[in-house]
This record gives sequence, C-alpha cells and structure tokens, in this order.
Amino acid sequence: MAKIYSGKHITKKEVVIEKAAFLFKTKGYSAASMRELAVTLGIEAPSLYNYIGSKSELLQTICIKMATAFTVNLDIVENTSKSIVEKIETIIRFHIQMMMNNFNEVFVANHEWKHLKEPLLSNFLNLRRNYEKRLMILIEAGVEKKELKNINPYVTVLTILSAVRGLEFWHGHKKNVTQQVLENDMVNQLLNGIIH
Amino acid sequence: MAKIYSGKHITKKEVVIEKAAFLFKTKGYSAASMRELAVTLGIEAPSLYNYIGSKSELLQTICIKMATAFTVNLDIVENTSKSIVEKIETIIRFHIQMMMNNFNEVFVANHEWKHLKEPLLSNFLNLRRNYEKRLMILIEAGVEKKELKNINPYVTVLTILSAVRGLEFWHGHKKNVTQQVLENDMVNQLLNGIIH
DNA sequence: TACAAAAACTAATAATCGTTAGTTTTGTAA
DNA sequence: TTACAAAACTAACGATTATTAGTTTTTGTA
Repeated sequence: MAKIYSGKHITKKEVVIEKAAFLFKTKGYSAASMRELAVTLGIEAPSLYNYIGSKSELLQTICIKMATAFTVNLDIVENTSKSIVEKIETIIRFHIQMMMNNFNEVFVANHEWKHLKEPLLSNFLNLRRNYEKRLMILIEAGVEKKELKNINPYVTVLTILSAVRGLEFWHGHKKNVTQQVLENDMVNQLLNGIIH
Repeated sequence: MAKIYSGKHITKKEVVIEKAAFLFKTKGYSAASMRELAVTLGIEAPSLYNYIGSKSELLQTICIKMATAFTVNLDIVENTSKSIVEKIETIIRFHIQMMMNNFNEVFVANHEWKHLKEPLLSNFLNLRRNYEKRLMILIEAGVEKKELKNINPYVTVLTILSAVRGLEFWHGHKKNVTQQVLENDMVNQLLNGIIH
C-alpha cells in the first residue's frame, strides 16, 4: 500500500480533495484538469480514480462540506442565550475565521458551485437559501427588540455575507493588516458604520 | 451584408460581446464554448471570427471596458467639491448602478479576470490595484478631517467593494427589495452601521 | 516467504475544444 | 445587371479533456 501522503490521521482521499480545492480555486473548476491535479500528487491521472469517483464528485464534496459547516455553526449560535447583536457578531467572526482556516474550500464553494450537477446543484442552493433565511429572521428579531435599526433584513444579510466573502482579496495582501485588526474593524464597520 | 442584429447604432461586434458577457457569466469563461456563443447569435462558430479575433479577446474587451468605466468615474468624483463622505456615497451608488445596468459585464470582470492572458492580466490587476489605492487615500483623508472614524482604510475599502459586489446575488431576488431601498439601505449600513 | 489487496502504471477511447482554410451565399452600390 | 466585399457556410485540424480497461508494481500481513 503505497501512501501518497501520511500525516495526522488524514486519509488519502482527503489529500486529493485538499489539493483539488487548491487547484479549483487557482484555475477554476472547468480549467483545472485531472492530469494537473495528479501532478500535484505525484501520480498519473488515472490513478486518481482509485480514490475518487469523478471530477465532479470532488466539487460536490467540497461544496456540501462547506455549506454544512456554516449551517452547523448557525445551529449552535441560535441555541445560545446571547443577544441578537452578539449572535450576529459571532456569526460574522465565524465566517472570517472559516475564510482564514479553510480558504481554498470556502473559495471553491463560493465561486464554483455553478458547475455542480443536478440534483446536487439544487441541494446546495437550498442549503444556502435556508441559511440566508435564518439570518434574515435573526435580523428581524433584532429590529423587533430595538437592538437594531429599522433596516431591511435582506439587504443587511446580503451586505454582511458579501463583505465577509470579500476577504478572499485580503488573502493576497496579508502584509497590510493583521487578522485581528481585520476581524475587529470589519465587524465594527458592519455593525457601527464608519461615519464619526 | 447580412446583419445578425440591427438596432440603436450598435455594431455587430458589440452584439457578440454582449452575448459573450451573458454566456461567460452564466457558464464561466472556460466552460463557455464558441459553438454555444454562435448558437445564441444564430450563426455557426467559425462565422464569429468575422467579427472577433479570438475567444480571449472577448474576455479582454469586457474586463478592460469595466475597469476603465470605474476609473473614469473615480476621476470625475475626485474632482468635485463634495465632502469625503459624499464622495464615498457617490462612488458606492455608482457601483450599485453599474451592477444594475451592466450586470453581465461587471460580473464577468469580477469573476473571470483570472483567465486573462499576459500581459493583459497584469494590466487589469494594475488598474484594479490603483483604483483600490485611490479609494484608500480618500478614506485616509476622511479620517484626517474627522469625517470618518479612525478605522483601517484597507479594511474599509475591502468591505465597501465586497458588499457592493455582492449585489450579484440580489439580481436573482429582485422581488424582495426595490432598487431604491436596496441602494439606500446598503449605503446606510456601510456608512452608519446597523446597531441602534 | 507467500499471498492478497491496494495503488500505481500504460494505452486507448470518444467527446469537445478553439481555430483555420477554402467556398458559397448574401447584400449593397455602381 | 454586374461587381465586389461582407458574412455566412462546410470540413477539418490538432490539442486536450475525463474516463475506462487491463496490467504491473508496491505494500502490509499472515
């Protein structure tokens, strides 16, 4: 049993997924070839099929894994006794941390989901829609309790998710700002604005 | 001279670019085929080359056109006598309007630029970097004049641009919110925050 | 050391890609 | 009506794609 990689209980299939995420992020799903993926693993392309079923299965795994991670976190946050504002802040910080620690996979889920095949495409979009809906309900509750201004919940969710998603650009400019400053300032701008 | 389309002084090449932008947005640059583009124009693929030089030329045209549009707008805003906050608001609103009126092309420039070939890739990235830098200088001036809080200019620019970019998701949910509400609420959240 | 399974390989498939060459059709202007 | 150019066509190219089949090598275990 030749191992292409060995370390910290990680299965070989997981290594393939990891490298695939990097490749899909870098070149885009369609432009990324199985031959190129194989090279990064030091094997020939057909050998990949000892670990995976198909190229699109790789994309599926990545996308569903990320969607599930965010959903699970939301489950947890919803069941805490924090204030609405604190809950929102917690969620924003989770997004930022996911962006830091699972950059490639988050990026792929954000950018390449459109290449998913049915029925997984619908599956993924449903997960995302439900997630957004639950965030909107949270915002609405905040408005009701006067914790938040009387703003449109949809626009608010859209703005928050988009801003956080934009951290993909920061990834190339880490020198400019530390992660702590970034996290705090972004949370601050989204919750408190920038005007003095 | 058979015309594939005729209307409002638009050249045939411009129609090709328009349809290409839609296709690149929908399927992604790599997954979009010239044969498919040709079908949307009612011609065969080789006939496209009567109007354009190559597939990648189409992407180039779209990306540079958008980058230039934003730069030109910034030139104009910088030379007005508005306050810093007003300038930022004007820029945000321009981004939102571009997202509305040139959705396909803005989307492509935002998502598919990585498939540009050198030296146009560097060219495009330079335009974008310069744009961001000028926005940062604007923010810094705002902090200096005490118009803005003492926030990190880089994070602020990142947050604003990302939030505005996220309007691509709104495009599929127009029913939920009118453009006016969206524009006002987003400007408001970015400048004033959401906390009461 | 022998055996079985895991994991690599080579060779080849059918499909699709952007693009070129060469030819025919179409439309306009003289 | 004739002539020319624009714009369409068909046929085909070489390259690349994901994937399969079949075979050999490697590896862990008995």
